[in-house]
Amino acid sequence: MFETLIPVKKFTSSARQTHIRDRLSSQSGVSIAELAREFGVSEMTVRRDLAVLEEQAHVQRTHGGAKLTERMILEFNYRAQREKNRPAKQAIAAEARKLVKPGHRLILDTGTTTLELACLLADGQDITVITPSLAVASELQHAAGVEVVLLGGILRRGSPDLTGPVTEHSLSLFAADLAFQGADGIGHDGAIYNSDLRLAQVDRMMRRVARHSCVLADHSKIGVTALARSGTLADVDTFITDAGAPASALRHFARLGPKVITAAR
Amino acid sequence: MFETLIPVKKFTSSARQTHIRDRLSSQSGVSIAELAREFGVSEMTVRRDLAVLEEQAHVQRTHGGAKLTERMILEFNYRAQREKNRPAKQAIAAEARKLVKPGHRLILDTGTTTLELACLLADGQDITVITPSLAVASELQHAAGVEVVLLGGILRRGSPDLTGPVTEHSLSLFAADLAFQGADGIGHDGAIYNSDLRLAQVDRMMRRVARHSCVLADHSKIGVTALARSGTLADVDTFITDAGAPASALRHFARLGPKVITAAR
DNA sequence: GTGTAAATGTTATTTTTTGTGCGCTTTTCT
DNA sequence: AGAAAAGCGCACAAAAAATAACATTTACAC
Repeated sequence: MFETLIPVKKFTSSARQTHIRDRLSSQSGVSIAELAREFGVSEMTVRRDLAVLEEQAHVQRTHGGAKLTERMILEFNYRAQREKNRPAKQAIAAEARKLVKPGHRLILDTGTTTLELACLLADGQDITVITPSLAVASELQHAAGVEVVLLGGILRRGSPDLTGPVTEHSLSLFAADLAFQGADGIGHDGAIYNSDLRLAQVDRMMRRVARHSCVLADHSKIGVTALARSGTLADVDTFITDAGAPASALRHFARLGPKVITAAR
Repeated sequence: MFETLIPVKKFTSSARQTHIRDRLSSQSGVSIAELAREFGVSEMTVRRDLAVLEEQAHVQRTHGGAKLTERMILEFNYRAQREKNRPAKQAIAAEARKLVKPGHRLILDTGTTTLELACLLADGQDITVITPSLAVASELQHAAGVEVVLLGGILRRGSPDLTGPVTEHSLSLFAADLAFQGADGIGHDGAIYNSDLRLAQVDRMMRRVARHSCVLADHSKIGVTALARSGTLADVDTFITDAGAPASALRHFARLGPKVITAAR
């Protein structure tokens, strides 16, 4: 009660940090000015403390204070990845959206580009989305016109998606109109790369059960290789990328077979 | 009560935003004028706050105010549900935790009591958890010693869990040591009730594939019936409830076959 | 003590937030 | 339907806070 009046007590930085956490467990938010007064230190010091706590994901900083990191009941997010090249991904997703008609059964792969597509599908009519991605599922769980079928499987630690034999087996129970896949890299030769072997396996299966398959990849993925090759662009029907992709590569890809769509910036 | 007269307290923008949401969880709508007065800020500022909350899909703006989105209503309901009788549920979960040994393969049903158990399993060693619940999966997705297998299936709108033929089919691929189930009601005759038919069906399958089955239900569920009967306590091996349960009912349940455990308060 | 490194404070600069005026749209009242 | 009122949101200026760079103090080993 009187800390603000008698700031004699000396706190080490870690003592302050634990105190801030205690404070937040009983209070919904704290202000920097308040904490600085209470500890008898400068606001800069409090900011540094909060930066440490934020680093440890204990608190979330706000302007002028901090609050506990709020955990939603269902949180499967990738924040950092999702921001990278986001406008390009959104443009690609918008092109992909045009391919979807009411009544379609879709397969949506894991990935940030397909997640953008999921957002655009939220207002869809009578669409069924089959996916191994928990992020896609949670994005669409409240969409009125979309039925979400989640494939079973092993949850990869830290990645909100399912892989493994169960996923492949579940997938084999379905037949879809259209499969949308992301990729971690597209080789100059048109090879489709994935950074996870099990994901590559699931991707191959997706193309098998879908009548029409579509790969989405922004230009930064072109010329990049990764661990596992799930196939080549010759195996897919449509390839969508953004305006940053080199024209020569696109001409080459088109010769392999797929229809190549370039999303306007 | 006197916030409008003495707006001394300073709110950071995010504190205002959380406050607005909390307000909306108990009230169906708020007006901008009201909020501006309460916080001692201009209406423009409140509008900006609402714009942020709308961006996050937390509220839906109306003329002169805002209301919660359906999504957030569900989120708050879920939280409220989880808080109900929480100490009892945690005590029950703690008893259930004792049955789990390293190396076990578990099935965890949907429900708030089993969700509490999931929290306690986070520090487990070499445990496999098979579940149709996205909440359980979300809770355990970063647990180092736990492998999470999510069953496939149809995502029920508004409920973070999977049901349907695919779920049952996926389940049939497994064999588990121990299944933990919740219940929406336990009849005086020992019948196990569920409020959803498809869930009841999944529950029956769970008992079939697990060597040992365990039902968790706090005392408020005893004597309650619901839509679908998934079986009776005679079909399960262990029943765990809390100290609030009437001794006479427990004696009766024990006669049906299961080992009855009462968690200390 | 002295030297060194870590922690804290200070200041200038940049970024974010907030309030106000004003034209425009939506709602409400008659 | 038409007019008045209420609400909306843009643009700009002012205020508050965050950040980065630098100065100072403190802690601690030797």
